[in-house]
Amino acid sequence: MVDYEKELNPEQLRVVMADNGPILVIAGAGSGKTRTLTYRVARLIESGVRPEHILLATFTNKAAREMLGRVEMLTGIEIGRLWGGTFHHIANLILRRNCALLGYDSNYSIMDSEDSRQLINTCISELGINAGSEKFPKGNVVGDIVSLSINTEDDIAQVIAGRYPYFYNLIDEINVVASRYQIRKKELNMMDFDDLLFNLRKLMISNSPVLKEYSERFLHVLVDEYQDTNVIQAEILDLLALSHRNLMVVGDDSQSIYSFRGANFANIVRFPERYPDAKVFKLETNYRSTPGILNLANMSIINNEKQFQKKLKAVRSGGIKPVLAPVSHVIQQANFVTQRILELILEGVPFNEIAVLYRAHYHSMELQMELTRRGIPFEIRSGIRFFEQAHIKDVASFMRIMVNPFDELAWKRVLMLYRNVGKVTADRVWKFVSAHTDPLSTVLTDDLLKCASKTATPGFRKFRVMIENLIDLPDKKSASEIIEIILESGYHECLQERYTDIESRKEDLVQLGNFSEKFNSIEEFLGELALMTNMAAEEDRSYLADREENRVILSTIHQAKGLEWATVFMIWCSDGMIPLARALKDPDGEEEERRLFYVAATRAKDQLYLCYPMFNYKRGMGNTVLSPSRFIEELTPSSINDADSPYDQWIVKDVGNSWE
DNA sequence: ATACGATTTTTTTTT
DNA sequence: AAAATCGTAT
Repeated sequence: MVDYEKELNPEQLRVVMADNGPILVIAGAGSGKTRTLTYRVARLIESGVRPEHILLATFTNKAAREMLGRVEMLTGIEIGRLWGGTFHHIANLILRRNCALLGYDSNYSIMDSEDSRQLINTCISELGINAGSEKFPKGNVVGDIVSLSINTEDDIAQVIAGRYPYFYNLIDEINVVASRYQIRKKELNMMDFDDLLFNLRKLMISNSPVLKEYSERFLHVLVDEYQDTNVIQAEILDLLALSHRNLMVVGDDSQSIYSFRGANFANIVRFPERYPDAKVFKLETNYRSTPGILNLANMSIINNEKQFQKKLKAVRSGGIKPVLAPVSHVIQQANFVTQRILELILEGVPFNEIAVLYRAHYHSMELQMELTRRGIPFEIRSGIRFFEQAHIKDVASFMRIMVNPFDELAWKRVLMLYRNVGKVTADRVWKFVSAHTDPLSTVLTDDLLKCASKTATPGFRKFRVMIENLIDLPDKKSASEIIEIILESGYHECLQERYTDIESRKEDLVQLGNFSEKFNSIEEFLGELALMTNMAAEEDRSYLADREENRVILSTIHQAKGLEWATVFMIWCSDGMIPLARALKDPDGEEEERRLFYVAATRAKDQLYLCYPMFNYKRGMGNTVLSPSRFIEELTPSSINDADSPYDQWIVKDVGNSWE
């Protein structure tokens, strides 16, 4: 049995031991939020609740895995049947079984953002909108508008008025594109990320047996990162917890950083209104950071008007003040961070206790070069996601047409891999094969060659070889074996033509195969592929290689949420970078950016370095002068008394150019 | 008309 | 680094 009183503080213990009913936990950064959630699940299971009657909704798959792993360790009870994962994951599980009620086939595919961007672009060109001289937004922009409209429940005109005023005169056309996109998705039997949530809610509202089944099933619904839920997610939770009303939500309004995705921290604020009998708990004791770091974070977040009043109390004492390090330019910034990392290593700090955080992917470019040059091992938790890389999607598309021969997007993708086959030819082939009941076998007929021009014929022959090798595979073949066959049947050649780093891409494909072994079938594997993030793959990779990863972490602030390191560097702390100039266009943008700054600062346990370049070279503009972030300026005390400052300012000497 | 390839531009954050 | 654009070759 777990000794809860010994392992938890009084604040946490109250939450873990609280009776049934709706519960709101306002949990400050570093207050042991995950620990509390984990122990509550453990307590529920120990008190006899069966795991399959518990639902744990988390923000990432990784968070779910970690929490469930810890619950198993604590209780020693197998909890395989416990429902845990992201909203999209849970929606997928329920929709696979019940989507026929909404007119979908149960083998629907999930589109990732690239898929939806391409489909929207197709809709735009099909509608012949580009003919006009007006510049029309690209597929990804229309996609963002549509997505925001669905997730905030504002109509498209409202979203455009608020966030994209320069498209105001195009509202009608955008609406036409949006509705065509919805129709095309349904025709293709595909759901994008938003459909998963939207359809799950629709299913439960419109179908009482389904609602009854799931809401009666879940005796307890627990939610992490509730401040980042949107309206639809909040309603889904209400529905899932409808019968038993044991809904426990945990979050921190100061860490709400996903409004661009429709997250609305009004959910957490209004929770007591929706559940008047809700018990409210606060976790305000911070175990993570030194008082100096907490002081800086608190002084920053206090500038936000829209927030819950809460005061984080430090448990720790001592430590050094956060450091502000102005540097002359980007190269010097990379030099400084690298130099400081080397010194920390000499002091005994392990690589994986050091992180460098930034606002946007491309902010880490120079640093990556410098770290590589000095031989410091690092891991990038951002940038292109593993499952979104071209070679992964290519191979997955071959598998998709085998599983679902009517997957239009997958057909077009694989066809265009061949030489002299472009959009038009691929479309012609798709029209030809999809007119038959068995599209795959039509590839083997000579009629197919009628779709090809002279130049494209060799490519068609190669494609036919590929399909010949894939078409009669026994069902028993594993994904790894199929990937092997795809490589041997011509894809290897294709890699050679296109890329210079073939070996590492082939390695990725082997890992993709390994990863797939965790699933019961290839269908299930492909169905979840779009919901995977690179972190799932990274984790899996290290697990399979069975080696302790010990590397410096480079991450966006968003991806750093919930994590902690002994030393954190925040780079590019200049105004325009954080807050990002673009983000300020939104009326609530500045406060959200300040919350990002707060999240980044509170990741640090012992040392925090804020770094910004004073000059930046921009093409066409020469050297521009950068100011420190307004979030740093506003921390600077009016008196020149150093003791009042929440940070120490360092003067970084120029150590010369790194290429000398 | 179609596909390719050189050139230019452009990057927020994520399921 | 990747995508979009534009001009050229087939």
